[in-house]
Amino acid sequence: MTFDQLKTFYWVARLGGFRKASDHLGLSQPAVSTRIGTLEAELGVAILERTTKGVTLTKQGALLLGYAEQMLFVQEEIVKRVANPSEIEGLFRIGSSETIAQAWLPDFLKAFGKEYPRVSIDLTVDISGNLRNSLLQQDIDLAFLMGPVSEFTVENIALPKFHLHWYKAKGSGTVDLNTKPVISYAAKTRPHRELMAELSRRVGPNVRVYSSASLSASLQMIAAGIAVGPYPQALASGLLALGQIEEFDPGFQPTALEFTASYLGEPRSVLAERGGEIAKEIAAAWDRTQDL
Amino acid sequence: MTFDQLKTFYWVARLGGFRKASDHLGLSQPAVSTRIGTLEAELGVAILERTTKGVTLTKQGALLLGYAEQMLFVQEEIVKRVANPSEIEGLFRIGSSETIAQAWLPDFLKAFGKEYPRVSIDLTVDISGNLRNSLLQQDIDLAFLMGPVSEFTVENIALPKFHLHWYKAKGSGTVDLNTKPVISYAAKTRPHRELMAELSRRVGPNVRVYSSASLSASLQMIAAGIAVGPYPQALASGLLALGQIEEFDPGFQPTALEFTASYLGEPRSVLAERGGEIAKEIAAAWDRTQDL
DNA sequence: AGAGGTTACGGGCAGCGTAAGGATC
DNA sequence: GATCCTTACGCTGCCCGTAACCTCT
Repeated sequence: MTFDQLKTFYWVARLGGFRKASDHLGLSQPAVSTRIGTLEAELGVAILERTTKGVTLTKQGALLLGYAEQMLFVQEEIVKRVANPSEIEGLFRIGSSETIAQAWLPDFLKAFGKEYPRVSIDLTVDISGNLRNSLLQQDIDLAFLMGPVSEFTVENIALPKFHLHWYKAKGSGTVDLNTKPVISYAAKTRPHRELMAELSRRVGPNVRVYSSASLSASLQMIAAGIAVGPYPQALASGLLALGQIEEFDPGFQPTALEFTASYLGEPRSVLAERGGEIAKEIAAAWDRTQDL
Repeated sequence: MTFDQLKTFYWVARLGGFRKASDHLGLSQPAVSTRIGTLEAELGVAILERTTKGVTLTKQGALLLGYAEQMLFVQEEIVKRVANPSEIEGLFRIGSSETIAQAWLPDFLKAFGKEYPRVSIDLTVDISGNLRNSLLQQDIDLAFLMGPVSEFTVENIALPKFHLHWYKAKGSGTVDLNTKPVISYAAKTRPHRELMAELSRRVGPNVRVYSSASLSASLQMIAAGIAVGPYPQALASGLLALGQIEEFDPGFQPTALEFTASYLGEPRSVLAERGGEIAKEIAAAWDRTQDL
C-alpha cells in the first residue's frame, strides 16, 4: 500500500472515473488502472464497481475512502507542520481578477516565491465568474476574485475592499451621462451588472455602458475622453498623477468591490491555505500604503 | 514521502539506532540510511540527531513521530477492516509453552492457517520465562505462555486453565512422597517453583523433585514407575486410556495452570490481535471437549 | 463510433545490497 | 580498534507511458 495508491483511489472515488482522476493527477489512464488494480490485489477485495458510465464504491471501498482521506490529511499535516517550506516543490495555479493583478498581485507573487522558492506558479487572469468555475473544477488552486464563492467546499478569506471613484478626462468639463458613455468592468461581472442597474434607475434609458475586459485599456479610454467610469482609486493613481484624468462626482458612488482569496477546503492544500494567508497580509499592507 | 520511510523512521526512533532498525526491518543498514536521508531531504529538515552512541530526535523529528505513528495506525486499520484476510502475507512468529503445544496448538495452527493462508508461521516451543523475553525483544509476535506478562506494553488474553491431577504408574500401590520422586515441569518455571514450595511444606525435606523440559518424557517416566507427578488431565488422557498410568490423591492439588495469549500492543499487529482472538476461541472449544 | 476501463510491452529510475569510507570514543 | 552512520556503485524490479484491445451504449 502506498500513498500514491490511496491518493489515486481518493481521486477516482471523488471524481467518479479513472479518466478524470488520471487527468487530475497528471497520469496516463492505464497508470491509474494499475494503481487501483494493485491496491485491490493487495487488499484482496474489490473497492470500485466498474459500470459502463464511471465507477461507484463497493462496501469496502466506502470504508477505505474514509481511511484514505485520513491518510492524506495527516500527510498534509506533516508537510505543513514539519516540512521546511523552502523545500516544498510543485506547481501552484493561481487565478486572479485583473483588479488584483493591477494592485498587489506582484507583491503577493514576490512574497509567495520567497517562502516557497521551489514552487512553480501558473498564473491566470480572468473575470471572477470564470475563476470561480476554474476553482470548482480544480483547474486553479487559489483564486483572487470578487467573492465569496458560496459553495460549501470553498474557503473564503476576505481581502481589503476597493472603493470606486468616478474618473473623466482632465479638463473635459461637466459630464452628462446621457451623452457620455460609461465604461466599466467586463460584461457578465458583478460590478458591471450593478452599474447597469444603478445607471438605468438614476440616469434613464439613454445611458450607454461600454464594457472592457482590460482595466488599463479602460482607463486609457477615459483619459482619451471617450468615456467616463468608476474605478478603484489605487489603479487610477498613475494617470491621475500624470494629469490625464481627474475625479468627478456624478451624484452617486457604486458599492465598493469586495474580493476574497478562495480555495477548495477539500482536499487540503498547504500551498492554498498559506497562499490565502499571505494574500491577506500582503493585501492589507498594500491597502495601508494607498490610504495616503 | 512513503509508508516505508515513515515506518523506518518510527523504528529508528523507537529502537534508537539505524542498525537496530535495519535488523528489525530486515534491511541492510545503508538502506535505512537512505530511507531516512531521503525523508529528511524531502521535508527539508533534520529529524534525527546522529550522536556517537545512537540517535535522538530533533524537534521536528518528535513532531513527525506522532504523525508517523498515526499513519501506521491507520494503515493497520485498513489492513484489519478493509483487507481480505486470505490475502495477507508475511511471517508470523508464534511462541508456545509445551503444555499448549500438546493441547490445542495444532487446532490453533489449523484455524490460523485457514484464515491467513498466505502467512508463513515460525513456531518456537520453550518455557514461559524465555517466551516472555522473546516477546519483549520482539523475536516472536504472539506467545502462549503462563501469563500474564505484566509489562504495560503487553496485551494479555486469558485462556482456559489447566487443572492438574496427580498420576502414578498403573498398579503401583500407595505412593509415599518421601521415597518416590516427584517429576514436574522444567526448573525455573512457575509450576515447578510452586510445587517445590508446597511439597517442602507438606511432605518435608526428604522429598525429591525431578524436573523435565519435556512433558511427554515426564509422563513416560511416570508410566515407567520412576516417579509420580501432577499433570493436566488432558495431556495424560492418552496414557490413562492405555492403562499405563492412573490418578491418585496425595492429599493436595497444585493450583491450576493459567495461560494467556500475549502480544505487544505497540506497534499494532493485525495478525497478533486476531491470533489472540482465534486462540481464545480454539482453546475454549478444545476445553469443552475435555470436560467429558 | 465513442467513451470507459484493461492488457501488453518496452524503458527509465528508485531503492536495494555489498563494499569501502569517515567520525568519534 | 570498535561502533556508528554515510558514500559509492552495480543491479534488480517496479511503475510509467504508448499502443492495442475489450465492452457496452
